[in-house]
Amino acid sequence: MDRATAKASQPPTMHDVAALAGVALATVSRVVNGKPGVSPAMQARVEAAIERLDYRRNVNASSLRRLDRKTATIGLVLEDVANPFMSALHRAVEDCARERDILVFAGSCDEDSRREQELISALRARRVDGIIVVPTGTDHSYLLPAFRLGTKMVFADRRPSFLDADTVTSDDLGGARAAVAHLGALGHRRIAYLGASLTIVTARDRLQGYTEAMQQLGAAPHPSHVCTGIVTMEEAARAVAEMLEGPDPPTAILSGQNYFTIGAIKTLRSLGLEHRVALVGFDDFALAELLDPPVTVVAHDPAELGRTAAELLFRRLDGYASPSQHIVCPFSLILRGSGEIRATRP
Amino acid sequence: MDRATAKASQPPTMHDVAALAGVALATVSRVVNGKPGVSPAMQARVEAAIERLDYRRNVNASSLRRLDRKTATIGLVLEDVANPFMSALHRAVEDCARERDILVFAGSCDEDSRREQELISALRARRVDGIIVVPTGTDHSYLLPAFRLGTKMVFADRRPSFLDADTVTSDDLGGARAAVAHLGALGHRRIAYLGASLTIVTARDRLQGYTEAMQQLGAAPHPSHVCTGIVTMEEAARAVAEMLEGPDPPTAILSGQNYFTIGAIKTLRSLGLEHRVALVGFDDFALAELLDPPVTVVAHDPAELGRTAAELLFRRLDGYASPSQHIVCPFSLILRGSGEIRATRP
DNA sequence: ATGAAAGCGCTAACAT
DNA sequence: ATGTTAGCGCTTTCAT
Repeated sequence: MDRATAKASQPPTMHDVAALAGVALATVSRVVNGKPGVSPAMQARVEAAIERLDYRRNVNASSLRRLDRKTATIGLVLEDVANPFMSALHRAVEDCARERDILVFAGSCDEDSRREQELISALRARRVDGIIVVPTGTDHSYLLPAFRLGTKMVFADRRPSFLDADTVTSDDLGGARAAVAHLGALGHRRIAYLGASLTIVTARDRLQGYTEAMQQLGAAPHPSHVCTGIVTMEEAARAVAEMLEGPDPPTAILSGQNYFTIGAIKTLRSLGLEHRVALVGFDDFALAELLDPPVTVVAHDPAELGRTAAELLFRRLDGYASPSQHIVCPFSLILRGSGEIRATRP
Repeated sequence: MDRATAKASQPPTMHDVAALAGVALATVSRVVNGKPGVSPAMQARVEAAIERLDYRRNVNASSLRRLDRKTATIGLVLEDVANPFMSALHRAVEDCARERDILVFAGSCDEDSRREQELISALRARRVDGIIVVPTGTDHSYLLPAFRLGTKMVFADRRPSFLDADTVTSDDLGGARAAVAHLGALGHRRIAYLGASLTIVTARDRLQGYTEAMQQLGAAPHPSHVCTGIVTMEEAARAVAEMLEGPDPPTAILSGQNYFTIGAIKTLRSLGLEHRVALVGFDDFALAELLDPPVTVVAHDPAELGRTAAELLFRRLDGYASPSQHIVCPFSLILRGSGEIRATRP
């Protein structure tokens, strides 16, 4: 009784195929890998055996022995696979990977840098060919050894800190500047900013763009109008409520993240101010154009980020060696209504 | 010059660690795997070497030799990783997997059954411990050999065809029945149904629930009110326009999928009918409560589907052997407004 | 408690 | 054109 029929709960090996076809192991390997030098008759016999056994080559064992050591596998480290922005990026990466028969490990960090380290460590242990990371935290120098040991990495959406590596990011600075300038042109000077923790580099960039553009408008931001360190939608909603019910309410709001924008909308509605206070949000979101008023946003294209990062990574895997590249994707200001509300007389 | 320093672009092996620590390979293996029978002094020496080399065990090589053959890896085959329903399911699976230090391969099929086969084949080639599948297509008997060869699979959200396997699904039949009964209680009899291709089992179930409940209402559906085979949001929007502009317009609409619901809303708005024609949608979606009118939905909890499927899969991986289980998760009808519009006099 | 050696499924180099 | 063999990084068994 041979392995193939005896242990029905173990996948067949190349050895089983060779035995069934009555050929040597190497011949099976040649057929499986499409290598030349196999007679049509042999090939047919081997293929029949493969078919009969439902044989599938063990890619892990194969990569162990192959010279290029490739596992045909990459890792994708996101903030959260269920965040629409992140999952759109994920899908773009998957589509690029599929063209090359590469499978994608995906994982979420929730802005927790320890989780990021664990995930990357687990990916390295599985010898992924490369990793695309949306980085969290304030120090990525811990990845230096990994780099030197040949792990290819590309950072997407955000730049890593204390590490020189390929990045594909959005123009956050420019986006914030453009949004503030747009509001300024409509007469707004009391413009509030809602931002995430300043440990996140995009949040810093957006705040800086906001600050610079406010200066340009000759409008020093009121201290109570700059709120950072927000994490949840609810916190954003509360922050907006405090500003609007305070002594010096803003006439416009720039929201630094899609969930914050929703929080702001909820508060504006509950105060009946959605048609009186202007709102521009960072990152586009589904149904933004179906709300009342439709929401004006600074949109970054997550699919473009993902595709560009994947292409860069694959070029690196193909041996492309050059100093780190830093690609910045453009933003677009989508005017839908909420951001075109004019300033009320103070 | 030893490997560890010579080839800076190759990850260190257990052999390198053993050499640096001056111990045998087996001792390093014992330390790495936390096996007993290693003196504290040895252990410290090995750990120091591991630290210095930034060594990470090659899980692929390890699983090759280990008796249980586990790769600590599972596959997740979705309709689309970027679909919010699917990505919520994905996240729940990831959270369960993380507790067990298992990594998740995720992939999208776009309702293409050939793509499903390719993906599952690629996952099997990487010897994943198990696969969670949101199945597509009308015949899954092709998976029988995989089953017999020991690949553990659990089907989520939909049942597979011609295959006896574990499933975790939603109560689509009951959900459709409840939605129609709800609309019927508000006086509606001319209720339209928008559904996906009947090759998708959930679409069949929903249609059947709709049909049964209509019968119960004593209201034979008008042929032009039953539209199936819809794929995109735009098609749904067009279908609704045709119904409403036709000779016998419906007074209420049951939409069989989240994107179709959005399409329906767009048409209703463009015709100014969003407060006159009732709408109930299958699957909840973000911002449904912020639209005007807020959208009533039959909600299934994707996270519950994902968690339940993952738990079932892991139990199978732990050796749990019993006939296939079929878990059905309950729905909830969330009344928000759009579904509570009363029937207009015909 | 530690080491030596066999072998997991496969590819690549070397035979024939 | 086909077969034989060594060895990828690791775990396990057996020996010490």
